[in-house]
Amino acid sequence: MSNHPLTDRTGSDRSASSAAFSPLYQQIKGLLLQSLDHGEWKPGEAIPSELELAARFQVSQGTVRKAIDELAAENLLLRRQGKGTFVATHHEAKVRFRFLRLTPDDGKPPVSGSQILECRRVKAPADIAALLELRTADMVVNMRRLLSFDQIPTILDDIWLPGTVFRGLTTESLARYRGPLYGLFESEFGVSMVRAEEKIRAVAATKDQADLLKLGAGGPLLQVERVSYTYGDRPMEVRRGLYVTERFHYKNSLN
Amino acid sequence: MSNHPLTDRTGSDRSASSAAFSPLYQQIKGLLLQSLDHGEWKPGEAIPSELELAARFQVSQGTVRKAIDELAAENLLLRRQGKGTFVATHHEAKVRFRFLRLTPDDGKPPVSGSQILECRRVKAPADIAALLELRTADMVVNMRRLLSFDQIPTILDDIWLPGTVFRGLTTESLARYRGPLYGLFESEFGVSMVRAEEKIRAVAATKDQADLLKLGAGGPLLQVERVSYTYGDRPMEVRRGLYVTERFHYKNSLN
DNA sequence: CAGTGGTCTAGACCACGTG
DNA sequence: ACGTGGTCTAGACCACTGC
Repeated sequence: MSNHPLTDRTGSDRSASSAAFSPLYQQIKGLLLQSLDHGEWKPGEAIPSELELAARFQVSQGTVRKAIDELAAENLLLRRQGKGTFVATHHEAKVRFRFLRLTPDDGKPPVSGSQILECRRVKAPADIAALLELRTADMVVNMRRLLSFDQIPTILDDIWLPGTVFRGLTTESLARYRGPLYGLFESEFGVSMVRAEEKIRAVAATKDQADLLKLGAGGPLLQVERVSYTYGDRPMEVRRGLYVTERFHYKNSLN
Repeated sequence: MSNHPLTDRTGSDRSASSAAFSPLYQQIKGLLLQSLDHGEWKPGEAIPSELELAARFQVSQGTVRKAIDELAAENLLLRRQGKGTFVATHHEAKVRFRFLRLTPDDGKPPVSGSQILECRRVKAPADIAALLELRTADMVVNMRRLLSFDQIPTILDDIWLPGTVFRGLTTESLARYRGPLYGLFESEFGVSMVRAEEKIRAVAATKDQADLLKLGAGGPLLQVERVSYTYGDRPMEVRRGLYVTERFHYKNSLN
C-alpha cells in the first residue's frame, strides 16, 4: 500500500528514511487538537465517535483510537465506555483538584471561601510579560484574592492574565461567580487550561502577607509560582500563590 | 472463540457480566510485574522480546504490547526501538532527576557533594513504623546526610529504611559509594524504587538545622516528606528532607 | 541482513449505557 | 436493540540497531 494521502510522512513516496517522520496517529492527534483549540467541540461536550472520526480522516478506527488515547492520557479528553469521548472541563467536582495540590492533613474536605482583594488592568511588568510571551506595553489583568478553608485564611493568590483575552473581567463578575476560576475562564472567555508548570519555594511572610493570612510576620510560607498553558502551549496565566501549610500540605506523586 | 485459558475472566464461561472482570493484558501485566519483583530480569537488563513473551503467555503480540505499554508509561520499563525493552534503573544520568525535583534557578547543573552525618540501627519510632508498615519493635536504619550543590549546603535528609532488608548498610559503605542512593539500593540490596509520594510544607529552621545549612535560625525551609515504594506498593523508605530554596526551587508539572 | 520495537489495518467479540 | 468505547487477534509493513 502506498503512503497515506494525509501527508507524505517521509518526504519522498517510498520511505527515503529522511528527516521528519510523523506517524499517522500523531497527525490525527494534531488535527483533533486543532479542532479542540478552534472550539469545534466545547468543554464537557462529546466528540464524534471513533468510527465517525475514522471515516472523516480516512484512517482505521485503531489509528484514531491511538490518537485519542494520547489525548486522554494528557487529560485533554475523557473516555467513558458506552457513552463516548468528552472534552475535559474544569466544571467538575472530581477535576477540581487537578491543579490545586494543597490537601488537608486530616483528609477531610474543607469548606472553601474566596475573597477578591483587587482586580485591575495594568501594563505588564517585565517579568510577567516575559512569562506570558507579551510585550511590556501590553495590558494585563492583575487580580489578588484570599482563599479560606474552614474559615481559616490559607492561600493568597496574585494572578496575571493577558488583557486582550480577558476583557470584561472585573471584581464584580468575579465576586458573583461560584466555582473554580478555570471553569469561569472556560465558559466566559473560551480559555481551556490544559497544563501548568510550578516552581515551589519556602519564603518568610512579609508584614502585609502575614496580616492577610493572620500569621506572625516572618512565618514560613509555601510560595508557588505557576504558569498555565492552553492548547498549543500558549501561556495564559501567571499565578503566584502563598500557602499556609500548618493544617495543609502540598501533595505530589513521583513516578 | 472461548475464554482464554489464563484465567476465566468473567466467572462463568460465557460472559455472565459478573463481578470482577480483568482484561487479558492486565493479567499479563501482573505476570510481568511478578517477574520483575522476583528479579527474573534485573535493572538495566533487557526483558524478552514481545514475540517471545507472546509465545510464553500464549497470547498475541498486541496483547503483550499493551501490557508493556502500561509498564513503560509507569517508568518501570524502558522501550528502545530496534534494541529491546529494558528494566528501568536508577543508574543513569537521565533518570537521576526523576525523584529529585529540586532544580537550580539558573538552570546550570550544579556540582553535587554528599556528607553522611549519621547512620545507625534503631527501633522504629511509631510514625516511621506506620509509614513503613512495620511494628514498632522492628529495627530500622536511620541515616542523616547533608547534600551540597556547588559547595553550598542545600539539602538535609533524614532517611529511614526497614532494617531486615537493608542489613549491612553502614556509614563506611555509604561514604565509599558514589552515585544516587537509589542506585545503591538496587545493586546492593535488590530494592527498586518505583514510585513515591511527597508531602511538602514550608517550615522555620531550628537552631541545629540552621547551623548545618549555614542559615539564620528561623529561616524558611522547604520540608519534603517522602515515602518510596517498590513493586507491589510496598513502602521501603521514609525520607524527610529540608531544602534551602534560595538558589533552587522545587519543580512540578501539572497535567 | 536479521531482530527489535513502532505503525496501520480489518474484523470479531465484549462490556457499558441508554433507550 | 443499538451505539459507544474496550479487548483481542492476525498479518503486513516501517524504522531503528547492530552484526
